[in-house]
Amino acid sequence: MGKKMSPPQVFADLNPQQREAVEHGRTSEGSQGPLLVIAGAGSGKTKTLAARVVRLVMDGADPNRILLLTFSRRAAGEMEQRVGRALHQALGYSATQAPPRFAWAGTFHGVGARLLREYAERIGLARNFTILDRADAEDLMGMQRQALGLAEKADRFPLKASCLAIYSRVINSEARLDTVLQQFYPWCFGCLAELKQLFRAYAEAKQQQQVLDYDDLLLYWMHMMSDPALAAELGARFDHVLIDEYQDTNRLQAAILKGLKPRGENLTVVGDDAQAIYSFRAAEVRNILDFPAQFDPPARIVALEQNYRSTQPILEASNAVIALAKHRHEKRLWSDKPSSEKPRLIVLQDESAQASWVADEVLKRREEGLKLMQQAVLFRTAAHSAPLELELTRRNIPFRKYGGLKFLESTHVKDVLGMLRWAQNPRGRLAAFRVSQLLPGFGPASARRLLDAMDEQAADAWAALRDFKPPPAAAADWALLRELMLSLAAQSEWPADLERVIDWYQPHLERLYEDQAPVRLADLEQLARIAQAYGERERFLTELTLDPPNASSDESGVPSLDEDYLILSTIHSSKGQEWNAVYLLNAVDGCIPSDMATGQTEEIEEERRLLYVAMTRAKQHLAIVAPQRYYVRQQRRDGDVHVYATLTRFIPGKVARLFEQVGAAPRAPLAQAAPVVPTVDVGAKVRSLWD
DNA sequence: TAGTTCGCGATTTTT
DNA sequence: TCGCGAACTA
Repeated sequence: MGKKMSPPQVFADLNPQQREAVEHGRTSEGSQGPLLVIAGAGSGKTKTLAARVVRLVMDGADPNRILLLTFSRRAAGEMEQRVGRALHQALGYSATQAPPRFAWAGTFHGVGARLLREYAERIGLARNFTILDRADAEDLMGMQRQALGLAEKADRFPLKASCLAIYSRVINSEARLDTVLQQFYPWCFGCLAELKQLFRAYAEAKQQQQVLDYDDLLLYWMHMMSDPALAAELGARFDHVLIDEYQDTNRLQAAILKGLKPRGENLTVVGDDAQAIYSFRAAEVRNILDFPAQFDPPARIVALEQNYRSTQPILEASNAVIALAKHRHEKRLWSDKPSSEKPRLIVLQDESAQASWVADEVLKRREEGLKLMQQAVLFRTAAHSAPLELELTRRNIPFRKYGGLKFLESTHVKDVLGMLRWAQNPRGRLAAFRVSQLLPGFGPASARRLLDAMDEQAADAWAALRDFKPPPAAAADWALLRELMLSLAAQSEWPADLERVIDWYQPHLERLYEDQAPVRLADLEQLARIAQAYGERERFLTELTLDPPNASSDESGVPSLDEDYLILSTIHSSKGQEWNAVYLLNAVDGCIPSDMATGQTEEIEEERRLLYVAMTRAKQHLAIVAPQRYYVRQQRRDGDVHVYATLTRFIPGKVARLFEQVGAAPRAPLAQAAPVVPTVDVGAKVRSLWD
């Protein structure tokens, strides 16, 4: 280790508040009290957190005993990089030396999965448990729903997706089922008893099959902390605990934290209540608001209010938007970056005008020397970017989309992963149920028979495969599947396992999808490329579930790393990021706020914060676009195709004055609005043939 | 018991 | 439009 201590760059240009956060607890001997950093958008939060970590390490903390939790995988990666770089410099390492590794940096779910695997035996958990992603969890819920006969009830029972959403909220908010139903799903209240029964069956099924869903990763961890001995042991493993985006944690996560550091010693949480946008995942803003008072003496609070990201006019407009929020922590961000350029509010006729306007602007900025990667287009819902994607493809503008469709959820990818999951965990009925039915002639009844046979072989589930009598029609295909499966189960060779599965799957793919097969095969090849980055099968499966890639072959090609590309992102996925130029699509009522978020003021307030988050991503140029008409996808057959929209309610007149208003075109004349009335009813004529 | 077809209904954001 | 479930057919 180089001993030369160059003056650490990370500490050089901290403002007084940032410095306070970095230095907190330094003077006192031994442990330090809890610290809450309220960090406004763009206030140098990541930098401050990184500097604090560097400071801790330089004062002697062991990087392997620092727990660094962030909300998203993306944020985790960035944090690790920032800290690594800063530490590298601060410790005076040579260019060839790798920065110290932080073994315990990641998301709550990711770290939870690792801890659970490590402590599995001690909490009665199988060490080879597999993790269900949401789609898998829904399927498993669906199976129980079916098995209990809830599917064929006369008065309609909630769909599997709703069941899982309800279940998940109960778990994450540590609330009672009846409370959750009353508050969020009043129309399901009548099914209280059945839901309870269903959730019990679901929980039992998971345990029997040795699978955990996302919520279990937190739930088991929390329960692990309720054992005093284990809690003490775990707490002692980490000298320091730092948590980012604390406003988006839920009660379960707060409980875990409380178990790790009951007195808040060496605990730092960072967040901003104005950016709380995950209440649909049972996030509790109260976690951050009530944090200081949980401890005695209460946590120290440091507020970072200088914004280093945006120009003043952008910040003023953002402040005006959030100032209209119902309850909020008083806080006003300021910036010393003057600019004569106001953010722009662009009203256009429809979404296709919006798409071409944005494409034009993006190209114009690039002409001015702004790389595509320095520009981002944000939207509330993944589908909102569809017309723009079309336009970008047409003009050959490369882009990459974050949020929305996941290629892990496509059937063919799930089939292949199902094979691997089954090999990994023979008790996982879901994978086996899915995979076995790929064989022609092998339906649900045979699949169930197979699963039961495997269950009966308590000692070696695979033994059941050898004796199983498949339906005659499937005999030949069955033999192939059986041999492959037994071989995969007996020994894993990575990534060769995946290649073998794809080879086996290819004929099925061609049979099932015919002309679509090549596209889907390309996805599988992509999967194989991803697989190479992992050392072993188990890691691949776990991390893929926790950190799903967002690349899919139906984007306009996956851009290579050195290539320049435009960022398209949902507002949720844009969190913590910043770009020089930001364009926000569909800033109209019905999109923001989403018309899904009707009624309750709390939901509407969250949509307001969402707009705020979007606006504060911009450094120099911000354009908010509002098409007067937008296309409503997935509607009833005879419904209007378009909906007439008004500018989002979060930008009322007096806020709008902070924008430069462009193309405030008069409302489209009514004549254009009226649906075309058919002059000939061809349908009636055709039908009358049969009168 | 398997495979196919048809009609119906839902519809965001993410670990 | 898409996926699911129920009814139908072989």
